[in-house]
Amino acid sequence: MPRPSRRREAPHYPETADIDLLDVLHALSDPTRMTIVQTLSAEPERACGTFPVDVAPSTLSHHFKVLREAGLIRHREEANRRLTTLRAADLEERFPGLLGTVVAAYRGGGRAS
Amino acid sequence: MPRPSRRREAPHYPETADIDLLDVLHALSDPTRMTIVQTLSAEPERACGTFPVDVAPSTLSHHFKVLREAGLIRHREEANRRLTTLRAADLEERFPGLLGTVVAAYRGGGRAS
DNA sequence: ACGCAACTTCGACATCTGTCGAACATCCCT
DNA sequence: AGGGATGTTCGACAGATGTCGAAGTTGCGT
Repeated sequence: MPRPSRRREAPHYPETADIDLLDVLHALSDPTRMTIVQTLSAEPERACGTFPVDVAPSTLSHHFKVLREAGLIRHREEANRRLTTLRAADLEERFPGLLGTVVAAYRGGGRAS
Repeated sequence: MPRPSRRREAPHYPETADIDLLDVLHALSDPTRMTIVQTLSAEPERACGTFPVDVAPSTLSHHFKVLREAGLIRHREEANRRLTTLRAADLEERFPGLLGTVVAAYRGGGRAS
């Protein structure tokens, strides 16, 4: 019998206590994902399609998944779009100072000169 | 004419100003390399073969190369062994607070519970 | 109802990465 | 000189990763 199709699989997020540092560092080591996090650190919430990155929608979706599963972001449904937020408080609780330090390091010229 | 063979190719390290944040984060996102950095953060200097990791020598050598090229460590020749040191001061200059925060985060239970 | 907008899921594909064993290069010690 | 210790370099190889296009799902407007 045909199971009622859901919109999408409900994404599963790690609990704050289960956030793994190596996963976080790996998630942040990609330029596209770092840009997403940087943008989010300056703005509380943002729709998926509005980030200043230059990749195909499917690629972007993949990066969101990596960030979600690493515990860096959360998604909230609103109308027919998805709003992305940084799990800043959770990260601060789990790894005090980490996110701020990384964001500042990149903002201050993290790419090689 | 046979060029005088050197012991090894002199490894080239990035200048402090050229250290790339994404390279650093990527280098740190591997458990073996993170262990090396952790060990080094508690001890000033250490021979290559004495790190508490469980991989083949060739694999270890590969990880050292990644860490070197990311700007995280330096090697110093002594007798027939190589001493590894953390570029803590350089990193502090380039990305203030980063190394300390990451080391503390991992020490404090960075792996998922 | 129809079409459009916003994302995700699903292959496919090239590249990168971590791992190892074998072979090589140095240096010390006997 | 010979042998052992210490590391590096060189393939090889399986698995992960970033990227895309095509197709599918859901909700809003017209």
